Amino acid sequence: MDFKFTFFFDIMNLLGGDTLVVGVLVQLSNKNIDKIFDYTVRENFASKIKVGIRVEVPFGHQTLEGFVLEIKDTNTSGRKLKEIISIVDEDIILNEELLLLGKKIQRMTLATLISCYQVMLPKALKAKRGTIIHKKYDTYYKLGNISNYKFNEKQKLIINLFTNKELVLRRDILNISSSSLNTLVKNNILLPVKCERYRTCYDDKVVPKRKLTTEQNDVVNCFFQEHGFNTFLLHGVTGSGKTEVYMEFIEDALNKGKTSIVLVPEISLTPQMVERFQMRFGDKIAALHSALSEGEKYDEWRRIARGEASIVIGARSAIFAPLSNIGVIIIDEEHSDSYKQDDMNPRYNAKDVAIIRGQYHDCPVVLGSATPTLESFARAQKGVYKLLSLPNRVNGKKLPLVRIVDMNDEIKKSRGHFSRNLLTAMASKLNKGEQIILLLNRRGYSPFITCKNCGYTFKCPHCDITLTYHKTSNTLRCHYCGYGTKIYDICPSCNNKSITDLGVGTEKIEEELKTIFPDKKVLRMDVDTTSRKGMHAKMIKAFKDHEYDILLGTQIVAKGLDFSNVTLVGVINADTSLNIPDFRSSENTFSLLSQVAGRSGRSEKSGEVIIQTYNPDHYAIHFTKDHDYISFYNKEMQIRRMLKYPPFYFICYIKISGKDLKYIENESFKIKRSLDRNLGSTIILGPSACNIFKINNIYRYGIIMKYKKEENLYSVLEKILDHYKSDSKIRIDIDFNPSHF
DNA sequence: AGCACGCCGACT
DNA sequence: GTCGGCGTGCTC
Repeated sequence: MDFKFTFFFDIMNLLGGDTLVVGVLVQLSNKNIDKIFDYTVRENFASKIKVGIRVEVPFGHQTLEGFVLEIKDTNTSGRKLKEIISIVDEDIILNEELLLLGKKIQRMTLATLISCYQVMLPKALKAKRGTIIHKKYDTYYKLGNISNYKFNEKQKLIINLFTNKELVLRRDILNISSSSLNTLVKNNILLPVKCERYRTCYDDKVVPKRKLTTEQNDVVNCFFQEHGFNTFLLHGVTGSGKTEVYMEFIEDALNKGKTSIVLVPEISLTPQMVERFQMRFGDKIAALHSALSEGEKYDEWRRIARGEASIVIGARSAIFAPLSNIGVIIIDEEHSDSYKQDDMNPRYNAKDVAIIRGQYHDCPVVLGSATPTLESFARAQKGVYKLLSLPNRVNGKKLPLVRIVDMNDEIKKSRGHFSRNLLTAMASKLNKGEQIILLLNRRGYSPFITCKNCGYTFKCPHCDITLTYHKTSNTLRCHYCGYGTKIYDICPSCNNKSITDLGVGTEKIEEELKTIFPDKKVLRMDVDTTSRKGMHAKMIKAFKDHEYDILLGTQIVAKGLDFSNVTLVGVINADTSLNIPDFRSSENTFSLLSQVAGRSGRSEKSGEVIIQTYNPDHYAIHFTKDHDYISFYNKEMQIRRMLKYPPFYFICYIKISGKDLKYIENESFKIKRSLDRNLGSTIILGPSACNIFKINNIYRYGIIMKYKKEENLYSVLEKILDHYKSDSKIRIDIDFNPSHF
């Protein structure tokens, strides 16, 4: 009978009757199958079929999930089609805008189309092998009739969690056993509520908005003179009140019944900013927090899609928030390289996506920073972006006084890592009960072990990079693959017993501080101490509450934190980021120093900054002294022009990798020759072994291309990708405008 | 990504 | 004669 059944539909199919046919893109990121496959639809599904929904389809020997991208009423392919198995969820996942956006990102990045759609969605919607996620409805509980009931102690505890009558709480928050829960439910003390997510209970008190300064007002007025899509660059020094200006833009959007997106570099590092938004806009906010589980992110995503949140704040991927009717898109700290996804396909930049969405919604896009990228500032100079400036701090506060200490002289006179200047300043601030932030700049630089006699350094046998010394476990570790080894005290190269640790880690500085200021409390903050969830926020709060006197950390301390009692910022080694082999190292150094300097003197007390360096005359360090972005910009632009770097040239990086060294080497040269033949005006560098040549036994070569205008570029690169798409021995990744190599 | 098909080497 | 190695090619 089964046979009869299928036979009937085959006839229908061949007759080309009014069977519905859909084009499906399956959730499998592979260049070979990154195209639309057609399927027929059973009559009883037909009414539910919409473009953008998820369906389950037979594919080869497996069952896959995919997105409906096309609907047609006849089978024009001339081949027999398979039938859709089921409809995964009835709601549209990819709306018209997101469908269009995915295609544009595909064209920009040359990644697979399916990966472009997957990157826009919460991971919960990405099909895992063979498993299909069902929607999970949590049960929440609401307070019922509590009069005339005698509670025991445990029950009282639970009842007390319900601070108001409307509050609904999820079971895991109640933290009770199922039997005691059942008792309460049976007696109608707690009423189960089936809802997809509980609403966070914010304080009802509305925070009065701060009065804008004249400068802020000018910027706001200038912004409101323009209508429709525009890209603005808000260049505002640290402490100039950019957030307040953002909130004006958002409020205007809200008043017009429109929605907003705010992007921050890393949401867990900006709890203060999220708090301020929540206080002003309450539960209109959806914070796509990195602390949320995948399930919770999915809940928030659906809440946004249903139109229940009108302001979305989050990191890079929040740019894809399924909002409709967007009124403004804000990208805070636009210089941050976190907006570029560079570890995975599609290698997109959230700033580009913001501009595409801004055009679609005909709304403004605002890029804000104290130290804009050269690319953005150059565009503002050319008038492509509209420049808005906040050159002064709010309430007439001065930017901190910056002193630069030449460590070339100092190192002979002082022991340890602190100059006399910095030590004196620290002692004076600590005596007054003020707090200090110390930045240990160790970008691309970690504590490592070396032989004093022959200079031997320990490298990872799999990755060819210097192993990092971990004092706590007394081991050497590879930061790329995780390889670890016990520490030796005899040099394997010269057999001498002269192994020492070089390079400074926060741990070492912390020890030094303990001997210099034994009665002061030091809070160490780096990747090791903040990796545990929620640790970072706790540490910030503890420092804010003055449980510590000195905050010592890496890059992490430079991020937009606002501590009113901090009056001194010390940079222990400004140079390390200058020495990394990257054409943006000056820009990154200037930006980092400016950002961290901006942490000082943010309230009544005036601030001070001391920067220790071996290159006091380097312009990236020199210009931080007067907070002189423009001079830095002009100087750096000269260099970029000379060396043909962005913003004068675009860069495209091709990474070629594989296990067979000889093979990828040969193919790399073939690719280079093919590029040379087909691209006239492009400068092609390489192929050369990547900085980290070998990771996990996979060898990597890189080709760098610099171009101004190259019409054929995309088609030539597509041909190369196409040529190798079925070659499992080689992997080719293309990164347009890479943030680093 | 899976999985079948297919064409060559060492074994019950 | 057969089991099984993994290169190649296809999936509506």
